[in-house]
Amino acid sequence: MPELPEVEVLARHLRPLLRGKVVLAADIRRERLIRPTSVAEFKRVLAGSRFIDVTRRGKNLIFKLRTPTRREPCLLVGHLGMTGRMYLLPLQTPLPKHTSVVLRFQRDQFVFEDPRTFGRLTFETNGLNDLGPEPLGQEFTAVNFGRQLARSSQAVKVKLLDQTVVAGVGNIYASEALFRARISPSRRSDQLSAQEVKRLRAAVRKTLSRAIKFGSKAQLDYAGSKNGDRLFYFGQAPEASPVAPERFLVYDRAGKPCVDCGRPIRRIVQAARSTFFCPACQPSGKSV
DNA sequence: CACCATGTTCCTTG
DNA sequence: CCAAGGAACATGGT
Repeated sequence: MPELPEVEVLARHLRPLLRGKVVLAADIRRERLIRPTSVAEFKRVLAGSRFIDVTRRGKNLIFKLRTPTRREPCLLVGHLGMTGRMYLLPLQTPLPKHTSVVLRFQRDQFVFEDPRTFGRLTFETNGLNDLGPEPLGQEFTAVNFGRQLARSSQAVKVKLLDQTVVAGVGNIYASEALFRARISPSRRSDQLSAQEVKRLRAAVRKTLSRAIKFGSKAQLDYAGSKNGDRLFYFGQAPEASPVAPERFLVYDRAGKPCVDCGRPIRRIVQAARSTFFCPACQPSGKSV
């Protein structure tokens, strides 16, 4: 479930649940996820550590820990990859098939489940330095954004996925933001006008903040056996009321009518990923 | 069986 | 060294 809004909502969910808890034991079931840290090192640092806080940077979860051996808090970085989930379960509960890591506390346990194992859990924090500005933060200015976009001739949709340009936008919200900005995903990143850059910046912020608001209000069931929508997690999806009436404006809506003009939404492939847009509302202009 | 999937990283080519 | 494109990673859903 991993773009910025989902990770943000998850961080808010986990924060009060993890704060103050002490790790009694770490069970590493799939070593791939904790690379490049070694299993021994990983367990050694975690044993006896206490969770102080849970925050987010881009699509990363940041767990702040106080370890018995060190004075300074140490950071554990989690990434959900494509299919990662994190939640707490009562002790004794049977663990799901693709459980990758379990941290046992006195009264319950933290589970990191990840079928595709594209996720990560590591003490390596250097990667965070390469991330671009937080889209909802102060550093994400139109000037800064425009400067980044001007450095590339790639399609603007592809640049939105570049985590060094802005941190946290993924494949779904990239299409959503471009539709909201009325900019074609195929436009060359370095050919956007200053006005379009401003519009796109505003659209990115609006798209992400609305998704966070949506996820905050939804009834989520992180530990549920159902996949929900595989993005946020819904306790139940009552047939009567669709899970998310206007969840996405264009994403995964190929062939369906544009919410604005009624013409069919199109799907194209850019950098081997699907992009959805309305050809009428997002005219191509000078494109890649 | 075929194709698709929310993400990143590594390899190749220019 | 950089930019860009593509495959790879491992598994499940439709």
